[in-house]
Amino acid sequence: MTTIHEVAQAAGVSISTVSYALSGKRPISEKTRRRIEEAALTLGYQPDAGARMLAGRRTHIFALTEPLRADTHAPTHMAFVLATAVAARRRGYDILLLTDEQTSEGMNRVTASNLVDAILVLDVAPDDERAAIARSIRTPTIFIGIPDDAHGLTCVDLDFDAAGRIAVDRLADAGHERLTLLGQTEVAYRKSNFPRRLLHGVEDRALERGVSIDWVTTGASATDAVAVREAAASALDHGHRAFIVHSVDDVHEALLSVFADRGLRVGRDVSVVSAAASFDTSTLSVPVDTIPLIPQQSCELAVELAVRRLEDGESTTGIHLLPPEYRSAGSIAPPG
Amino acid sequence: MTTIHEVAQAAGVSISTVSYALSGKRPISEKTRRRIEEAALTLGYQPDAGARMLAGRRTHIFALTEPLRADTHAPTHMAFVLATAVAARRRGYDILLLTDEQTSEGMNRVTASNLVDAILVLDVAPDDERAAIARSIRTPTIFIGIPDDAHGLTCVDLDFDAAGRIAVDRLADAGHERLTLLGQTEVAYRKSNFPRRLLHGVEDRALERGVSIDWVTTGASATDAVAVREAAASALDHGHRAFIVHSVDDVHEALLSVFADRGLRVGRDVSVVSAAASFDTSTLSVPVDTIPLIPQQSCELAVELAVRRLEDGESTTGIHLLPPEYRSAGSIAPPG
DNA sequence: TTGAAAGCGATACCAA
DNA sequence: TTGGTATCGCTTTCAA
Repeated sequence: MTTIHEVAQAAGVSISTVSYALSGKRPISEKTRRRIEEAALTLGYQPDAGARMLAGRRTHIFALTEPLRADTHAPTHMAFVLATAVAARRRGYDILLLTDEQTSEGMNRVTASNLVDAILVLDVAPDDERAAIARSIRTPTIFIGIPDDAHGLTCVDLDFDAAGRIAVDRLADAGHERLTLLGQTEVAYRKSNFPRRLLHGVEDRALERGVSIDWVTTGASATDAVAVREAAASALDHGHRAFIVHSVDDVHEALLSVFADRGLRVGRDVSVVSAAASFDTSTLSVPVDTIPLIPQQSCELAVELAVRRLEDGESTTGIHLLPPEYRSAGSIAPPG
Repeated sequence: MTTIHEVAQAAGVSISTVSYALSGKRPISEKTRRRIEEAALTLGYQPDAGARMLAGRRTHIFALTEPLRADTHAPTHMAFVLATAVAARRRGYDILLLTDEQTSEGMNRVTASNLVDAILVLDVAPDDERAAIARSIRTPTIFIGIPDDAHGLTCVDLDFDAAGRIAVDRLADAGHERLTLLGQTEVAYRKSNFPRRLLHGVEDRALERGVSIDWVTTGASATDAVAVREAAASALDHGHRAFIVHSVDDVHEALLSVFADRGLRVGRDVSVVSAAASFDTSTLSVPVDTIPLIPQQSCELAVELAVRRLEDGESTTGIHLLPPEYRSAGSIAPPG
């Protein structure tokens, strides 16, 4: 185990010079810095994590709390975890997992023991109990998602409201007056925050534009594809030709299969926009206009905020919304 | 931030007595111990993580490496991560995530910086590069899964070989002489280790019992359900009435739907065994005999081994196979 | 059964 | 531009 002393000795300097050279926290002459870096490299020096935490009161670890509920969409969730880990690592931070019951107990524990520099909160519920904890602890906490009461918190998320409005705008611009929103599962509208924000944006703008909205909740499992098909069929029978989909890939495919069955061509006979899909929509069997939910963006911003707060002392309190982006794929047509 | 000094003062003892009382590493009189525990509790004392790492040489953190490939089945993967985190936490350890490129770089880094006490390896590939790294570092490493060359490693896994043999036995016992194995995706047989072990067990025992095996690989996505249906239909047309399924829930349902379409009753007209399913098979539309793959079991054993190695100095090298368990649900019938 | 004190290996302050 | 060193909070040996 290489220590800072060995590096100092190899480079012929003091340990404080090594520390400063490696952290860049004070100017070091170019040639001694190079000697030190070389010594550190050849010796495979990595500062001892414990010593660094103790002396520097910085752990270079972020906690990630994720309450893995049964209805959590695993692929989406994994994408967020992965994106967070990658973003954190790029800034020199590791991710410590806090699951389930640990959420509240764990947040307090890692704070009390100075195990982490900041806490990132995933899968935020409207009445999330972690909001209160975040306010009560000194550890900087960043929410990826927005609870109903975000007072005093730092939150990051896609602007689902705006995404909903944009989707309506595009379809209304094309001349559609009756839209169908294939939404998430019913439970998602209670336990999650973003579905209702998208719904709100959709309803809001629909009212402004004078178009009607049919809101249909969907199932998440493959067996529910039947229900989606029925809902779509019914909408078509009622003359609806414009669809906003805010759901998992299976629901998209179920909808597209109904079109195919009826010989309806997307972008010609029917119009579809996929809003805030977290999966790769380019793998859909038919190209569909998309307002993508990019986990990387939210997670990177969250990490960025945590780092700014820690390293620059900047206050980050407030809600940070990422503007949605519209990706056209030719799936919108006039009502015909 | 409560320190050990404050606890010592509150309890009227020295800090070393507090340390020993809380760690239990040396006998403390009942009454002083109680005083100390009470003081620690009321003060909300949690030992400083950094100081503990530095002074002891134990971090109480496990690293978890997971190379999240594109073909990873997210729900299964999440179950393993969750099970590991829960098992670790129960023993007083936290989980640090090591993803992707970090796998090799990360394993070396956490070892060099003494960030973790042990490393748990998930999603093991046949030619896993982490095997070589595990051999080269001093940090105890436990594989959940078995690479082709497991020499010198500690591995934990379900005995897929035995699971395959049991499945064949049950069906052969019922009198079936022609079996169809609906397996995993093709890529899984190359990139993963366990599918081929199950296949091996099935083929092996089939040979011994003198029954024939048809091995069919499946897709994982919903769109591949069609292929599964065709394979099943073809098998039925050839007079096969016995199926072993080693795949995700969608494939199970696709198979069951073919039976339903033909009016074939599971456990009467056709026989089905689900082998090493990682999802909850009780949610299937029809009860099916199961040889479950229980992530909790593997993960708990892995954590248990790591702890034994760390705390008792016990050597754990070798392959630790969990015996499969057969759960009957009446889905096997004679060939009729 | 308990206490005193020597580290553990960094960081960062105070000097030079 | 660099060096010496107090310090972080705990674990553990050595004494009592």
